[in-house]
Amino acid sequence: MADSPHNSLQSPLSPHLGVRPNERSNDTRSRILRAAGPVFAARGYDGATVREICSTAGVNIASVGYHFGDKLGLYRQVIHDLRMARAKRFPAPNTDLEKPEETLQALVNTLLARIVTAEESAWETELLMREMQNPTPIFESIVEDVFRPLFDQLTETLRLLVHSELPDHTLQHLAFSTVGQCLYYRVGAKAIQVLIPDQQRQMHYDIESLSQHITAVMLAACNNVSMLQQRPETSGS
Amino acid sequence: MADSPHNSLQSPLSPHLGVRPNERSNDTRSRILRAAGPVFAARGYDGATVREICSTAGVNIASVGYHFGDKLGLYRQVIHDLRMARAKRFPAPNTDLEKPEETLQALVNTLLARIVTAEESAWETELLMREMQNPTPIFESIVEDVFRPLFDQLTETLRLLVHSELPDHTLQHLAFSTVGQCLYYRVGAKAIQVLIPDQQRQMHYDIESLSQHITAVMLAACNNVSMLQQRPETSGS
DNA sequence: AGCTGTTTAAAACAATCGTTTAAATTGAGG
DNA sequence: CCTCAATTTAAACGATTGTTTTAAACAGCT
Repeated sequence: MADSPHNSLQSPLSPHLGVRPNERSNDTRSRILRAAGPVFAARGYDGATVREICSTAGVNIASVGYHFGDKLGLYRQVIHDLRMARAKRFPAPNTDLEKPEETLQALVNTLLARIVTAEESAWETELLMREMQNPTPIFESIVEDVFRPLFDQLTETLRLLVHSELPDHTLQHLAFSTVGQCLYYRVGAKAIQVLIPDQQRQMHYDIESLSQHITAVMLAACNNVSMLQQRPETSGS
Repeated sequence: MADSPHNSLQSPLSPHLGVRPNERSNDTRSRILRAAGPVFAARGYDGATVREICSTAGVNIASVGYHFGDKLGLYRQVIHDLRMARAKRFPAPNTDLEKPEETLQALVNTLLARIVTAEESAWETELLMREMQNPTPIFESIVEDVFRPLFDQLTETLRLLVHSELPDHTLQHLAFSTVGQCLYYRVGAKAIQVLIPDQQRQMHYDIESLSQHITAVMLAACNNVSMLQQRPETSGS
């Protein structure tokens, strides 16, 4: 009997083989992984079919069972590889600058670049978005590894920007305001496509313009901290 | 032969029957409609099964084919009823006030109330969110009827708030910033649940606090319009 | 070559989907 | 009671899903 080789999560970089790691390997396993990402992103985990993945990969249907155990095993590996690739492609900007304004600008830029990129790797963001709405068992670890670091960095940067002391939850609200504005250009993309005419959209909705706008909004909010303080309910008592 | 009675979209209010319209009718058609909404919201259009809908409704599987033609016909009717119900429950605040600050506050409040409500009708928002990520053929009409009016009202309110003249696209960006901040507390809700401890979340993440914060951010941005102007690229030419 | 463990191929599996069919039931009018 | 149309029922249909099975092809070794 041939044991299946799907022990655990495995890096796609075969460290000691002759083929250069950056070169796209062409064995069955790699071809499945390359095909699975976009299909999972386009159809969702449930909607994606093993048959379509294997068809676009040009391999047999039984291969996914052999290499990854089952559909969920393949999905786990796709997410695993995705996180590795993202960490290398979008390194978090360092925060040790003395100019928090520039750190904020860089963070917003990174966030938007990750989110609204129309590159070949657009399926990665689509997949993460689907995880947020339809969490699979992997969701929590994704949040801790991907979202938490950026969220913490954002909160600390904002703490430097407001010159007075603010309670933690207000800084968190500010961080969510920043993330929310960025994320909307992905979440609401299909709605924006209906609301804003094509021509206008192509002129003013590039990453550069959007990140500049969002940064300006947040800087304005930070400079007016007085408005952010909860006004105590002025009830008659 | 018994012709199927699924001519076109039909209002759930039977205008001339003895039963009071507000009273929940108990015929097969109504029971299917009441059961379908939450199921569609929880599983998505594709994920929802006619069998589960009919099972929770306590009716036969063939009933949906008889009363609505097919699954999509049922979905259309669910969306139709949803829009009617929302229009009555969340009337858009009137904008003829002379105090645009209060209009903005009211708009944000309405938006957040629609979005993060945990009421019995939470499935309605869930369904609209799913339409934004996985649009069905009905999506465009939803945007025009539901999103466009609120978006226009928001843009005009912001135009009154910035005291100088700004180009249209900047006002649109401001409107999207507002909507984006609100929407994030739904889109990112599952992520927030992981990022923020339960206790802190229950204290500072009610509709009141959030809408006050978002309104403050946007007012600060409007009062600092100078930062919103695109700084022309200071290239040498 | 010949053997052995690994990988792929094609087909079949049971389960579940949306939809359809044909008979049973209901209820009102004659 | 009979008739007839509207509605509900139970069963089945064909299609598609994830997964498994069985045999064939391949690669590495002595």
